[in-house]
Amino acid sequence: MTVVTRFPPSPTGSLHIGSARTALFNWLYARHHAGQFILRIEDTDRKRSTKEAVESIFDGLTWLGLDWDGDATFQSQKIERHAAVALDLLDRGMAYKCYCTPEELEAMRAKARAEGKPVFYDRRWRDRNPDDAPQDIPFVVRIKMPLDGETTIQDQVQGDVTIANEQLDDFIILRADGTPTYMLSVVVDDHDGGVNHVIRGDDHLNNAFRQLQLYRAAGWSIPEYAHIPLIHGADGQKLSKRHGATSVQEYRREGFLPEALLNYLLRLGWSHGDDEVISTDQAVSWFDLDTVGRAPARFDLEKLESLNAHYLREGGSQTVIDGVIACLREKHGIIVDTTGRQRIELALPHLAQRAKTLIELSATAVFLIQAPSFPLVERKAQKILVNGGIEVLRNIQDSLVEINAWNPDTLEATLRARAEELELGFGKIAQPLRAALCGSTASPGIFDVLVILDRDESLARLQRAVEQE
RNA sequence: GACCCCUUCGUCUAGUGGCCUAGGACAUCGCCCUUUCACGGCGAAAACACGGGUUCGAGUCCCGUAGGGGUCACCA
Repeated sequence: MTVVTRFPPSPTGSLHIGSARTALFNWLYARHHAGQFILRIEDTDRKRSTKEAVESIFDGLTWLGLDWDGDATFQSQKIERHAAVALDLLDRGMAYKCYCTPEELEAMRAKARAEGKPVFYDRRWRDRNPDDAPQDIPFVVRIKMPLDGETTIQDQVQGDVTIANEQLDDFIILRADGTPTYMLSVVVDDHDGGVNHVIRGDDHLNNAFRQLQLYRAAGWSIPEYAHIPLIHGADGQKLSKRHGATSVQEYRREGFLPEALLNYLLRLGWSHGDDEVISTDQAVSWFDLDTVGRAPARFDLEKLESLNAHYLREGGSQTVIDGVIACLREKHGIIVDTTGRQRIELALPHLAQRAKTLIELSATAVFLIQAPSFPLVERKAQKILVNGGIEVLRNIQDSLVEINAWNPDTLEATLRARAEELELGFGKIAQPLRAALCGSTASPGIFDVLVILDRDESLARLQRAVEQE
């Protein structure tokens, strides 16, 4: 049997980080078993669904590299099929018409709540004679749930979970306006789509019992279930806006790499021994449901950052360079030319050790493109120059100008020799030089900077630093 | 409130009855490296929620308590 998993987001906002993890687990499971991963947009809530949200979901998944098989489907296009299933259930006596008004239902719920009983519909129309039915009043269709006994779900993550059937109410499958409800639509779509593994957040665990009965009523085979724990914010509460970024796009904008986000999300609730850095390929071959934990995990930005820093260092690819260039343009208004790009390529291995995100990385790359202007804006750096730094620079300028073999070794030999002649600690030379070339007190190693900037640019910057009053 | 789920360092986790004096990672602290900031290396501090069982032996199994979470729509 081919494994078929699905990711069914409702397009009411941009791709949520928690949804992304659900998508990842489904994707991984399908890929691991050489199965299919399908994407279904659950847009039956017309009022809240937007086109932008659909785009955001496609965009987010694509960015993460979570590719789906076939075209995405839209639930709203299947409502006739869903309604037909409901009517069929009605014909076969598995469901019935209910004429209660919303007000009646609310009163019912209030009463149940007050009595400490399960809050639900009291089935008053379940066995009522159809002849009693009021004419010309809209009805909803409710499914008949078993009245006694119990139902157990064999969940791949949660284990066997059993519930008393009296906890299950005759929920609505077809609204008064003839449209299907979510509970019906998912089941029909999953069945029609051949979905045989349902991996989703454990906020759906309770729904599984209801859906299971629907499968039975329809006479369809029941999928394997795996309810994975939710991600919580740092305070242990459900992850929401007030915890900062919640959409994958926001993480992208803040300079995170997709592989870092994927790796982080994967480790939230899933483990493979002591492994921490796991590539997507490894994840595909290792992933399985039995190593998914059952406790909710808190989102820890610092760990994500550390993973991101790792991928920034290891990656060193063209994508990272493109990312830096894009950041430079967006955040600093800097357009990078060919020379600039070359410098960034040369500097990347050095810069990457000093950044946790693309944003930070690009901030440290600014000096490569934009020469510092004097006096320096960074106060500490300017202080170094003013407090004797310029004198030191004047003293080493000639030695630098004389160097033709502009490479790290020669540069180092020359500058260290000069430091000794001047009886200065090497830092006394390096820091003013750094301030002059980078406009900052922190940068890659000074010889690397000299080489990356190249001879002409380095000497020009040095000259300008020396000339200032 | 009812029902369901969960509980190992601050956080993510390893652990499937003896290999646990409880391991790793992030964060924290210290030392080393050093031209700055980093990276890196070494080291430290830091956890089995509590109470009962079962067992020769429990972080691992069972029960209870406490705490946390989720669900209770003509939303998905």
